[in-house]
Amino acid sequence: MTYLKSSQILTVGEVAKRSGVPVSTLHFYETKGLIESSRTAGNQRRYTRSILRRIAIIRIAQRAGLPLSVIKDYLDKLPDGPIKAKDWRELSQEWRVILDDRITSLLQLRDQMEGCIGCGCLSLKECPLRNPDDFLAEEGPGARRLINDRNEARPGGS
Amino acid sequence: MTYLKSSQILTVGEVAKRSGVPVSTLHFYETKGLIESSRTAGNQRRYTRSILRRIAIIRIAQRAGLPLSVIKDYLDKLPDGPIKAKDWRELSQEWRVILDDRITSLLQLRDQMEGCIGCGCLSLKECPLRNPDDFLAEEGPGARRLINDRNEARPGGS
DNA sequence: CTACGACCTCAAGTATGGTTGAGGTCAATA
DNA sequence: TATTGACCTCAACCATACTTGAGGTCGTAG
Repeated sequence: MTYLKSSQILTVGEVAKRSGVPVSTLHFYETKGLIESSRTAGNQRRYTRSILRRIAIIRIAQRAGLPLSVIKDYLDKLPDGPIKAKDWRELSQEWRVILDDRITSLLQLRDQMEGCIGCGCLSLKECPLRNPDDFLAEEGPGARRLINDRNEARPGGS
Repeated sequence: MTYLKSSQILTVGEVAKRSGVPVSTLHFYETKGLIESSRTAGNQRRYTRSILRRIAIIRIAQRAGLPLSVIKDYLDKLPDGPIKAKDWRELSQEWRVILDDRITSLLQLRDQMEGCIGCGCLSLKECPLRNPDDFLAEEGPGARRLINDRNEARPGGS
């Protein structure tokens, strides 16, 4: 049994150690439907090595700013079983677009702050930092914007 | 009174409209010590126009990824009263560094994903996406890393 | 076969950043 | 002066992403 366990079948503790993700988080991901496990007769979780890649991919997506709910949606579209290289390539291409958007908006913020060192952020109407999207009227009730790009593109999270 | 109110002294509703931040959020910021208000005899909040800049600066910091607690710490270091152009210049320089870090790590992630399209994220030991900082051993218990850069540098939230 | 570490579930707690609602007061206008 | 929208406080709630703890079981080494 030992040879089996150490080479192909992983306990939750082993997955935690190898992935760097705490056991509690693995439990949590399972309740959220991000990962699955088979169970022993005694109800303990058992994983194949492919779980490690899945977890790595989840963490990468989090770094890119995707909330778990969105990550789940992407993973749910994939065929069952281990994630294949091809699937990962496609995922990473889609996520790159999101990541690019995030980077772009941060670069824009940086440029605006740069420019704002001159303006001192004095001008309500002219400062691009105060009027990020140009079309946002100063009046107008519903004119709030999301800062939290977690929605669909981020999660403050990261 | 009306001329006063419309030009120099702002009610919370007016601040909300002009800043684009909901009244509930202004209350919330006040409980967190990020903004202050004077009160009328009837206990209603009144602001001077300088509150608008302060709020703008808070929102910019949030875009840059700073959690409110950190933003508060920065603002607390400033002298009382309206934020001056000079203070804002100094703040923005400090925040730019943080912003640059965030951008850098996202660019790095993007590059790694790029490279990983080739590797298919197959290699546990070689893939930089799976070993983000090079020195993280695969074993080793405490080797978890923060994904959430909200701490001190971000907050996903964002 | 017993001990002990690893595992199990489920509920509750933490932190961030707000929003919502109840119950009641203010203030400007008609 | 009466009305009515704007404001007030305080408690509770929402979502995200986990962690912690209680109470109890599994499984493997000795």
